[in-house]
Amino acid sequence: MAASTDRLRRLIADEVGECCDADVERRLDDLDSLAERATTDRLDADCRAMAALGSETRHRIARLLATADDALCVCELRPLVDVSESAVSHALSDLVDAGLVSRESRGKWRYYESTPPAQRVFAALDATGDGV
Amino acid sequence: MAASTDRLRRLIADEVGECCDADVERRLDDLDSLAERATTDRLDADCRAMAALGSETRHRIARLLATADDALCVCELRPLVDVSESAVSHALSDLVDAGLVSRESRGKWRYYESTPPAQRVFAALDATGDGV
DNA sequence: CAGTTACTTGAACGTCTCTACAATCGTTCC
DNA sequence: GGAACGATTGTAGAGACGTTCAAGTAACTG
Repeated sequence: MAASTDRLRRLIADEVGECCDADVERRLDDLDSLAERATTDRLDADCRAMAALGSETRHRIARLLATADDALCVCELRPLVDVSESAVSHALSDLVDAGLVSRESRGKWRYYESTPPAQRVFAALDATGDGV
Repeated sequence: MAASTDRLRRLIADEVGECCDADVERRLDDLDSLAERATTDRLDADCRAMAALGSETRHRIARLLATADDALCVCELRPLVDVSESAVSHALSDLVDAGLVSRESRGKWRYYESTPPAQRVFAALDATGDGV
């Protein structure tokens, strides 16, 4: 605690020119407030979603589904990504778990479709301006 | 090729009730077109950005910076995430590489700030409706 | 110029991930 | 019921990842 506030004190002194105890207190309060505002009850879920889109195979599949007008099944997806059918299935399961893709069984086939959250994320990535 | 088109043929037959060569051709064209539309020259960059937000430490830091009104330095960030200063620095470097955070040196300190792409992604995650 | 400070970088190490293979499940058709 | 079929699941091995420790760099200070 002492060490960290020392450093903060020096930082404030460097920024403002001087620093009293009240300045340190105020900054600590600011940081507390920031930490609170930045806290989400979906942190874990968001992390899993982002991690799911962090592997190229899953990312490609998720984008294919987000781009497709209708649901696709594994046998249509597999030729579009260069991995085994098993890998596609694993990837799809991960995407479903992450809430980025929904699954629907129809007879022998299982159709996969993009979810609104996934659409929003891709829209954010595609937003023009600065690129990512 | 033969095997995969066989399967596609059966899929179409199952969907439509029957299936001729032309149907298979058409579906293959559809899939080609989809693959083309889903292709982005930023796939790698997008993947790296998503992967960067897939680790809890980096995700927390990125969100803190996205939430903060102004730039923060390592010594302010470190107490807010429960890892070593070195880990914070590694995380920040990764986020900078991913284009989600920008770095600015000012004297002894280095200030980090959220970039517009990061803001957009977090906005997408926060969009009300279905959650992620 | 030596010392302090703020941060970064490299290496190491345990853990987690991604893929393919094989086995399995659930559905349909005969 | 058994065979065919589409897809999933378990597993294992190679590789990537995230953290810490230790050493290093760059900027200021006396």
